[in-house]
Amino acid sequence: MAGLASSIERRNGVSLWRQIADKILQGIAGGDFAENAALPPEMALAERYGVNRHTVRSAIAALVQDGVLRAEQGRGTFVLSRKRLSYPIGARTRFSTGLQGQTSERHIALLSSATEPASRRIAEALGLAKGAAVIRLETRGEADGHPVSRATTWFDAKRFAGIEAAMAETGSITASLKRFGINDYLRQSTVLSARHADADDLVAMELQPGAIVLVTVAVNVTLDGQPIQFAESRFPAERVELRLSAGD
Amino acid sequence: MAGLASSIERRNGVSLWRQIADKILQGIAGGDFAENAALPPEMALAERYGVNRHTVRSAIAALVQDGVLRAEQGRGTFVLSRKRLSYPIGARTRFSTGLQGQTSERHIALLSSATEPASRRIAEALGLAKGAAVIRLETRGEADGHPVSRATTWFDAKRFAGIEAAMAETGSITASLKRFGINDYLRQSTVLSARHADADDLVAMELQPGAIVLVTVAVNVTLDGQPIQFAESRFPAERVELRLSAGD
DNA sequence: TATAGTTGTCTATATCAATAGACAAATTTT
DNA sequence: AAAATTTGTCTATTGATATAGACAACTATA
Repeated sequence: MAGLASSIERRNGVSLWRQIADKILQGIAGGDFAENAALPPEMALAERYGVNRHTVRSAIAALVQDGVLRAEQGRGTFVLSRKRLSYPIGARTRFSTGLQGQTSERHIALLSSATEPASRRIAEALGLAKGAAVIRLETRGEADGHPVSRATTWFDAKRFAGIEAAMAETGSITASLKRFGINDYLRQSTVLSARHADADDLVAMELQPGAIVLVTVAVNVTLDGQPIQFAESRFPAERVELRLSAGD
Repeated sequence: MAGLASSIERRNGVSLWRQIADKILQGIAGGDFAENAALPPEMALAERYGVNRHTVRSAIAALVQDGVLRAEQGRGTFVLSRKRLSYPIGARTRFSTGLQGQTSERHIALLSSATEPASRRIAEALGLAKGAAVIRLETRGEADGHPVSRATTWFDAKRFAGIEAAMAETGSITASLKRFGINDYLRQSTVLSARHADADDLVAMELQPGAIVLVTVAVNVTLDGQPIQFAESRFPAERVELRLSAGD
């Protein structure tokens, strides 16, 4: 699709080798190369992008370092295919249910938790007074042992006292909320954006520096419209795409 | 929110000045700086990010060039605030309807059109045979004279012969489809991803090199489920966020 | 008016990024 | 076995990136 013959920009603060590495990743995710297929030779890539062979080699070296490619002297450079997860989002989306069939194992790991006063934004979203105590959870979503998301979520500390323990134990938001008498909930709103991953997310999701993350900011509510959870989730764009179902 | 004290990565192919420029943009979009507010002095920013003052100056120079900031010798550097558009997407979203109240003028400009054989992906999405003729439209969405999106859309050439003329004339997909007897349609599926903007999109949307775009790939269908349109849209992440309504 | 704070400009230096060319090492093809 | 193809390594050169320090120009404040 887009980016067939799309070229490379110079002098923009992003090095050529990184741009080319991004293009190769994009190609892999977009299905330009089959599983275990050989990349075009370095000279061919250099010609295609109008750069020196050594620049292409820098890009490939970075991807080899990240475990995306494997280079073999005399034979070629091969794709270690990691296809992108397609993550459904909608009113009833849960972390684990949507990924059925795509992965064999998934859960949410609790990285840290804290109780803090609510900022104005969070207080408004949760229907609390500004400065009211809220519990903040820092979590990482994992599928088949690979990190696929990083989230920061806030709950009313009074109503959900001890939810961090439930999360650590069950590895599931849905299961944790059940302990507080909430058997079903809906996504009231979701706002989507994208940016470069910050240093913390790079570490938590084992990303290459400069990686792009999709960001969702969502409010979950009970069936009668009571807000219970405010969450900002980050998904690495190279590993995950978000899918909106029609009538969800 | 995220990225309060988040630091800067070195030797990753993205120059420090661009990373800092991105952070400042993020801060503006995230509301860290009020309208027309002064940025912290260069020395303060240099300390915060652990870089030399000249590096901060490079970042600021790029943003001044892009019209995001205004620097005044002896006084400070000021934000020329451009708040982000919130773009709703859902089953019934139309380009113009969703932005009501946020902008005064919006339309879609037709940049170019072509008739070509359908790739496998597009043929499948539109329910055509591979290689069947399809019309490709390259369009740009504009709000208040500013480009806010760039899209590539495909239609069955047989059924929608001449739709490029209708688009050029009406500046609206919805109005154009009306001429072919389609008064209503739904978004069957939407897939979201993010990447760096390619060279063409940089020019078309007047973006700074290295900008991030949100990408949606959607199939629109008639009310009885017949696919009529396949579209890939790109939104600059610095100007646009995507909003999912609950029951849409 | 004097002082402090801020942006603008200049010189200098070290490292990274990119280009260029040559050849070695390994593999596949002829 | 020989030739062609492809990745790996080396040297060298140029321009962009980043750091460092000094001082000028301008603004606001004491």
